[in-house]
Amino acid sequence: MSGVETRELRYFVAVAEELHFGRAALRLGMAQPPLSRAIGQLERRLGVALFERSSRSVALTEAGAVLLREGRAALAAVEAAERRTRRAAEPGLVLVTKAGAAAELLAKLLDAYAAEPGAVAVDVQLCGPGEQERLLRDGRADVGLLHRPFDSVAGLDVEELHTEGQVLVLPSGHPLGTRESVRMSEVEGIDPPLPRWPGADGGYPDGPGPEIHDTTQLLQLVSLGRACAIMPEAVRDAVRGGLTIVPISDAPQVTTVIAWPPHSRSRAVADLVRTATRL
Amino acid sequence: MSGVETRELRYFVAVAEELHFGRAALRLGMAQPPLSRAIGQLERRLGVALFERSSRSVALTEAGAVLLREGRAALAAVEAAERRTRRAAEPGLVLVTKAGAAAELLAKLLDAYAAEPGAVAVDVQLCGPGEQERLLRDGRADVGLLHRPFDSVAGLDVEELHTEGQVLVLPSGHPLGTRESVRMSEVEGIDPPLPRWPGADGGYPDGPGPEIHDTTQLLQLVSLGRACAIMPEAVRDAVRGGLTIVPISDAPQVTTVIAWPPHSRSRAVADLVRTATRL
DNA sequence: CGCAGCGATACCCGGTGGGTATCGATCTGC
DNA sequence: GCAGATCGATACCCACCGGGTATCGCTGCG
Repeated sequence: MSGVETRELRYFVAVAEELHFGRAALRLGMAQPPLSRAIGQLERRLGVALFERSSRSVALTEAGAVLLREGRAALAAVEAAERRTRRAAEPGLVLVTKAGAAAELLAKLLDAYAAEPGAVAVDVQLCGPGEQERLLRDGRADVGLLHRPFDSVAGLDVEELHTEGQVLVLPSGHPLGTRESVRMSEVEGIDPPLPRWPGADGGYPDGPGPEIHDTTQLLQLVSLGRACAIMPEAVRDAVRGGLTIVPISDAPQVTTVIAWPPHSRSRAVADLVRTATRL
Repeated sequence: MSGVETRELRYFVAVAEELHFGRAALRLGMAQPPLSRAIGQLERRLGVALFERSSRSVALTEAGAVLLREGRAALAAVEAAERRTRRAAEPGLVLVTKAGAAAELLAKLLDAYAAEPGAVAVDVQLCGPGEQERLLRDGRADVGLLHRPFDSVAGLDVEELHTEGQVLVLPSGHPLGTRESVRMSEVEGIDPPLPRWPGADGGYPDGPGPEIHDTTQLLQLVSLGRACAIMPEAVRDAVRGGLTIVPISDAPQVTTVIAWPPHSRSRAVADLVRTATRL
């Protein structure tokens, strides 16, 4: 049996990403020769060629591509283990939610949980969409409020909290603002346009509409007449002035869920989840 | 900014499982002092106490329990990466399925895939229920035929192939054998009893009924009059003599799916999956 | 109270991870 | 077409650290 070390994986990932031993070594804060040697050892140990070197260029073999994918996942798992262990030692929970979303629910939850016997401090972390899942998976957060179907909950344990319809948020004076309700087909290509949210990779899709990363920013753009928005009904509470809200009759229902990493029901997380489901 | 090594995780898991430095060292094939030191280093690096040592006994702290769970997962991920990389280099696929199940479908699939251009060798591995998922997750298999809802497909990508009802398989001459169909409520507590399948941990639940680990074994026990069985309709084809089959009107539908580790659609796996969905 | 069990400490050694110097091959520009 | 630049591999060296042995210190037990 062999036993690949995480150091080797880190080296390999660096080279595979840079496709250049010199730059990879720089990034790793080491010299190039030991890096070459380490990769060579890894290849010998696995009995597999990971790179095709032509003394002018470096390319991944098929096996190398597999190890890049799998190795990143393995490193993430190791780092998650590390972080979760560190944080298990210090009291307190980290809860993540999208900035500006579910504010009402969150406030009620925190109040109710704080009143529970044995409640610990809850550190609320706001972040952009898509980021929560990452924080939960890599051990930086213990529990999160997500919104299906926008956030993927694959690989997380969840408990449903609340389901609601969606509304169209318009600048005041917009022609659709007088309508009782609208349909999704009427919203396509609306002017001003819908915003673009960042994808899982942090990049933005192409298209019209401003690039957005949180809800308050979006509402501000709407009130400036630069965007429209499709949002859960609960935004009614967050809306100040200068905005018009119209229900969308056929938008998919959005469900707020509380999610946590699988098999990690610590006492505190379990309490918080129970509190949430009883709200 | 630290970097836990897999070696350290292996050491930690050994000690956490044995709760005894001496035995753990023995299991790891090393002496006790360097093991003690390694654990100490790990604790210092994490800044967290993992064990409560009282010079007479060793116990996990809460953080230690977290690291045991997470560390096992991380080690599994590293080993999976290793195996998948090794196997990516050699051609051929490993397909797992429950022994004795889906024989018909499997034969058709293998034939059809072999006729595809660019088909590679497929190594079929039969194993007990629950084991397939493990083989898929830890990188020993590329693709599997599973049966929902019996097999958990969490964390795997799947494509549905076939859905069917379930039937009751009885020894010939059994009183229920003359019925057109039966209901689940009639099957509870049936005599001879239903068998017990091993759980995810390899252990068997309590209760009456023989302990079983594959389908052919089960059918044999039924024909000997020692058990009854609830199985997908497709067993009709596998049945020889001495058995009676009665449809169960209200049993949950069972779906045969083809499953593979997420993000691992190599050319060969993709071809096989496509072939399967076109059957 | 003395002994046995067990983890921690002290100390030593060899392997190996990392560094520098250099080679050899290939691409580039004059 | 040759000189220089670029880049990975090789050769060699050193220091650190992972692992070993000897021993200590604590503790529960007969």
